[in-house]
Amino acid sequence: MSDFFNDIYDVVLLIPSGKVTSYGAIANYLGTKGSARIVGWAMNQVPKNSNIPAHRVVNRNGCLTGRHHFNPPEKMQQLLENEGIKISNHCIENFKTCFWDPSIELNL
DNA sequence: ACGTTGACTGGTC
DNA sequence: TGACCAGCCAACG
Repeated sequence: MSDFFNDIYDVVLLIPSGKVTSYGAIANYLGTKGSARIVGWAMNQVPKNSNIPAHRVVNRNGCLTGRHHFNPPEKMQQLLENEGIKISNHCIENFKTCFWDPSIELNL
């Protein structure tokens, strides 16, 4: 487990309920802008027993691209809707509204 | 050690 | 508007 993953998990855990962020935002917060793919890998490698809200992490379009990695996949959208986030066609409607940028919110 | 893939992003065509 | 390329890092065969 690289420190990178640890940092990613830490940031994801800091995402407040009802908010979402993007892979690029996390990567940017960690200082590795081009490493957005690593964030996706981290989500894929996230332990099931962990309380990491991976459902709050979406791509830059606000689409639930990683929903297929959930169990069941529809659970991701369900969780987001449960937090007050509007989902349409597996994409966040008010993505810009509920977007949570760690590099800004954490005032880094 | 090397090549491929992956829940990405930004830019160009 | 949709498709493709390059960049980035880590894991896997």
